[in-house]
Amino acid sequence: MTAQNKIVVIDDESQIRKILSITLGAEGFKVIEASKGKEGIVSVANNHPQIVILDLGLPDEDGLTVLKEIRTWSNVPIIILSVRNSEDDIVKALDLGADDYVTKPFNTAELIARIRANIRRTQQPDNQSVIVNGDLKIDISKRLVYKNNEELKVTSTEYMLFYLFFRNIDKVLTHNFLLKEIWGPVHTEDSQYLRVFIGQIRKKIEDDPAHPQYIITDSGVGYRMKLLSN
Amino acid sequence: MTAQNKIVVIDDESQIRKILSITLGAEGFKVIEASKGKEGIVSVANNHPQIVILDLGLPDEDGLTVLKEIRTWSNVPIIILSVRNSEDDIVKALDLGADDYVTKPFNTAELIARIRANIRRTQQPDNQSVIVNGDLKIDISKRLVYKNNEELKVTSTEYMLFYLFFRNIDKVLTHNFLLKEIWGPVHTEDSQYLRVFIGQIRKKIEDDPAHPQYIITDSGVGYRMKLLSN
DNA sequence: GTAATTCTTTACAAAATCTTTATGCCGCTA
DNA sequence: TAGCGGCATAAAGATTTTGTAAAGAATTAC
Repeated sequence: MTAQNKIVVIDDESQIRKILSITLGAEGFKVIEASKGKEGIVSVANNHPQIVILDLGLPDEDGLTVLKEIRTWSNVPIIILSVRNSEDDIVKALDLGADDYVTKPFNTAELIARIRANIRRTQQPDNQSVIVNGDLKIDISKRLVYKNNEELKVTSTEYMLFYLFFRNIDKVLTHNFLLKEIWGPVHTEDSQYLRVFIGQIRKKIEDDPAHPQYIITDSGVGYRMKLLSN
Repeated sequence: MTAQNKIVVIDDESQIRKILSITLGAEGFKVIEASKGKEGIVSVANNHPQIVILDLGLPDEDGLTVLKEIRTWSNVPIIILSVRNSEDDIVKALDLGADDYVTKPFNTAELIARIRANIRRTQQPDNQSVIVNGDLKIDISKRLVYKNNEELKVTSTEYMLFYLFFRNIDKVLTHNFLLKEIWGPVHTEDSQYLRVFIGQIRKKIEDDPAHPQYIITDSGVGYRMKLLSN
């Protein structure tokens, strides 16, 4: 029997665990609850869930520590729960390998959407050379980006950005991550370049660059490419 | 009914046949097993598989003999399975017409990747000797390039460039790749030659060399030949 | 051996790309 | 509502990359 639709929820607030159990249960997931960090780690190891929901504000142990430990032996998608105005912790968690985050108080529908998006993303083979998203397409073997099947003229920096976004659809990429990937480990202070280049690629792919559909800003955190149905 | 996604596996070890059956089966292939060389040959003849996986260490018959016999009447892609440290056999097999090889113990993911790569490769007609693109045409067997059906006078270096571009239409060829292909693995620092020769061939094929339609520059990356409708 | 062809190298101009600066916007908070 | 921080965008300046002509070197053909 395979581990199907299991979700491990690590949160000290029984209120939240209860809500998640009910809501996600109704969506067909089997929710396994853990109230403490250690307990959660063991549960993830034993149950091999499809996804983990981890509250950063655990009492007995820092949520980041839990995250780090799980990441030493598992690539299971992890969604962070965090209070608003703690962008710092969110960024740290994402840089440590968390896949996504939701701020409390959270909207249930959005959490479910995020869960599904992350399951979808991790189930996709990461070696395909053509990736389609809405009007957009990247052909990695040809190093070309298309909108409406028309080739876009992209510089190498812009291409690098597209590449990272297409390979991580629906995932937040932090400023740090993007800066490091593109400009190397040095330029990590200022994200000025990044803004300019994000503007640049939006101009090329968005119908209305001021209200982007593809490249979404997560203020204080980073950017993400949204999956649009084709 | 067409022979779709069929793979013939010729291997005396039932263990390996089993693993391949399960793994490749999960990837959507229909695996036909053969434990002996003769049996395998017959099976390839009867089933017209998309690809053959052949163990070189067969008991009743030398794997190389099986390979040779299949090659007398079929061009089906053949991937060799071979124990490590038998480079001699691998080279012989490749010279006899094998398409690729994987050493035992093998990584399943890699084998699958090789299978796909070989199927992809053989499905595209890359062996055609005449390739047309817009006003241009190359005849590889005659080593000639035409524009508007008129022969162009091309030097051997220029021809090499044309050859690479025609064989990779719409694909960006990096400076490095082109330099290595044409000048060997040594000259990798400077791409000065390349620029001169690109200018050279543009002068011969472009109506307006300053605004090229065929050979496009990807600044910082390389050049590519664009596909133009004929 | 000489001429013609092709390849390599140099030098400079032109174009493309990247970086920086400046300015304005938006949402939030005091 | 004024001020602040993070973000978007245009545009100027700096830098890198590319295009092209032309001269010298090497190779090939006769």
